[in-house]
Amino acid sequence: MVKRARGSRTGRPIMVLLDLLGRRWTLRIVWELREEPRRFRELQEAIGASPTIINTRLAELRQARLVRLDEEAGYRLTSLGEELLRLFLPLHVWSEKWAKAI
Amino acid sequence: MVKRARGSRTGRPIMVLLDLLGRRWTLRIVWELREEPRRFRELQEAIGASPTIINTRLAELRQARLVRLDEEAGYRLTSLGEELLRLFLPLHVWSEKWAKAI
DNA sequence: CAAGATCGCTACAGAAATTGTAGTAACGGA
DNA sequence: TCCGTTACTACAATTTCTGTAGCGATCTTG
Repeated sequence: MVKRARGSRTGRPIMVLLDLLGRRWTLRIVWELREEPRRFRELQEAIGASPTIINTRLAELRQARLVRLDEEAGYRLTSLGEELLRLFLPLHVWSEKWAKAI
Repeated sequence: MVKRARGSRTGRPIMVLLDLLGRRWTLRIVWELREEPRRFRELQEAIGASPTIINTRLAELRQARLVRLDEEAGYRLTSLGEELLRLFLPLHVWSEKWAKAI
């Protein structure tokens, strides 16, 4: 079982998930892994956050079984992670529409 | 146009959106507004965060035209906000599956 | 009219999270 | 041996968030 998330007092899965995804850089990391595996330093450079926090978030994502480290290729989404990503992919198209509206 | 988001250096809509949604409590606030409008203090109590940060996030969400204040009823999603929420609703079901897997 | 309740919201000090920079240990190849 | 690459850690400075208290406006109740 995953560690009780910091903002989630109920333990209900949706709350745990929203808490995990609502931490800074978490969504962004998942997004960066959408197409191909990335090395730690590639992620760091692409995202522009400190290695400390990248590593912390990767650890959380690994514990949540959404990301794993493939020593050959780098960090990559697990099958669970890919399922989650598929739910998020429509955001890409929608964000364009949203950007025009604001 | 929305203020350049803190973690988004590119300005690409998807990055701006991911940055906005990736701030602590933002996703959770949208989630709490999924069914009906909520008063400021209702939100605060339901979420369990400080009024300072609730207010900051609400201001960001209002600026992004995802949330608005209806003086009669409280904070509610705009039509854009409802579109965004519809993209997120499958998370609820998926989170149950995910919780079983970890 | 006065007192109380409720509304959104702000002030502020202490605590926690994040940054930015530097560096470590392990491994592989020249 | 030396160099490059890997993931990752240490740590002080900075930024963000919390927890509590309270403000000013508005509405209701006595």
